[in-house]
Amino acid sequence: MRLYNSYTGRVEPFKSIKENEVSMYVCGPTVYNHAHIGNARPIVVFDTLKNILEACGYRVHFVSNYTDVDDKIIQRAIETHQSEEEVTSTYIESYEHVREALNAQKPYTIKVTDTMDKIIEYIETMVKEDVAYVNEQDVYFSVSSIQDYGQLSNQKIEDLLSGARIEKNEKKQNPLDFTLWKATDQGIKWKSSFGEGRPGWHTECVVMILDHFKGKIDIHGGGMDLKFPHHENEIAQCLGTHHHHLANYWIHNGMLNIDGEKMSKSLGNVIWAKDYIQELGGNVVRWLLMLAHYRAPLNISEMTITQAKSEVEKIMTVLKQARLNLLDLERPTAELTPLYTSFLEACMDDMNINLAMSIVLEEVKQLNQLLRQRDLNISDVVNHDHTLRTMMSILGIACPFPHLSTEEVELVKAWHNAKAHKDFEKADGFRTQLIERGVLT
RNA sequence: GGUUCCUUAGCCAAGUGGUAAGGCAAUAGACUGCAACUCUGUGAUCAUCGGUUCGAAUCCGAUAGGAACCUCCA
Repeated sequence: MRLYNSYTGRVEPFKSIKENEVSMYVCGPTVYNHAHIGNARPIVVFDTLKNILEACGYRVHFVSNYTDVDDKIIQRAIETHQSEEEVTSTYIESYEHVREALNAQKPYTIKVTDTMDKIIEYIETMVKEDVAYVNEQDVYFSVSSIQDYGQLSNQKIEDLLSGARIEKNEKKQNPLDFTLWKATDQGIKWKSSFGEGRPGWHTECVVMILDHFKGKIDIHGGGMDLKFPHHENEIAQCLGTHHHHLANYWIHNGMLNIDGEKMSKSLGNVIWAKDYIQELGGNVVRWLLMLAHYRAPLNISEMTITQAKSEVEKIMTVLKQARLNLLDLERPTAELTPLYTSFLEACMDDMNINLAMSIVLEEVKQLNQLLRQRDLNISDVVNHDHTLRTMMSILGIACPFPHLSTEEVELVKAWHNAKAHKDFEKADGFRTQLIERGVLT
């Protein structure tokens, strides 16, 4: 497996800390609203990465979080006259519906509210270690206390300082210092030795990772926009307390555009993931999200939606056709075809999913050609069918081997039979029934 | 202003020094009782200019255009 590491800026061979095991953490959503289609991209990217690693024989420990403490959540709670907990539970549920619809396996998830004791404890440790300081009731991380702040985003401290838009905050010793704890008078708050307040959002991920994995992890993922400052600050905190970079591989997915434009409320082009899923189905949405390399920007347009629909439909069709030829085999044993090797190699090359998809389509073509032959080689069909299904399971496209009832099997046979005897009226009747049952398209 | 990245046919894209995969859309055929499905054929010299090289989409430089981050954001 080779992966692009944002930290070094290079594609590197992947080597896990523990043999045959991978620890992976991905920054989860701030649950103040439904997931938009852009939020769905990391779900797909990192679920696919997990599938690929598993196909390579690794056991993957995948952890993610819900940020359920945030100003936007408090804002939302006030606006809708709900408690913060009511707001977050609604959107956590909504997010999980999206994840499920996209055929992504749920990672082990952690909520900030359930980790508060450890977060407070960790902030106290940072103060003790002198990498953070208290000013009145707020706590800040001191960027100058560690060496080489800005390594991940490759920013020099001077350049960051000269950036025009750094806001002035009198309480900070250095404008780049970031908030670890802030006293609040509004919304949900917790007690700590610094006073009542709530944590800044850069600390939670570090605490969850160190607490769950007890040390450095293999892969830390998230959106490109989290690279700075969020991930940079995670690294800074971990350097300050544990003297390592928290993760060996930093993986970032690219952003998403709609018709060439960035999604934003002001442009009015925000698309909720759930709406796309309802309209197109989870499989098509997932395929659509894989149409561009995970690090590249992905543009969604009418054309790309059409492409995704056509390709997914083509795959589903051939699998149904194959199924009709495997009537008497409920659970056929099968071997993978040589294309599988190419497929997996593409996946392992920094997730070259687009190349992998083209191999899928080649497999589809081969299976189609096979199915058109007069003398069907059943074991070939079984093997190609199995290979295609295996590829799809790695890509996270759901296509279960459909179970046909005895009745349905008889119907198919009757349909074939009627056609063979050129009794087309009867055959059409059977066909209609089979279409109604979803056996045929 | 700083950092990073991108530019391959109408669209999505593979390709990392040896004369451009695949798919979508379009179009022409074949198959078929009909329909659907499927299969086959048809298109680009790789933003522009210059350099390195026997040879470049692939390396270097410049130009043009575009994007992301530096601020909450996947």
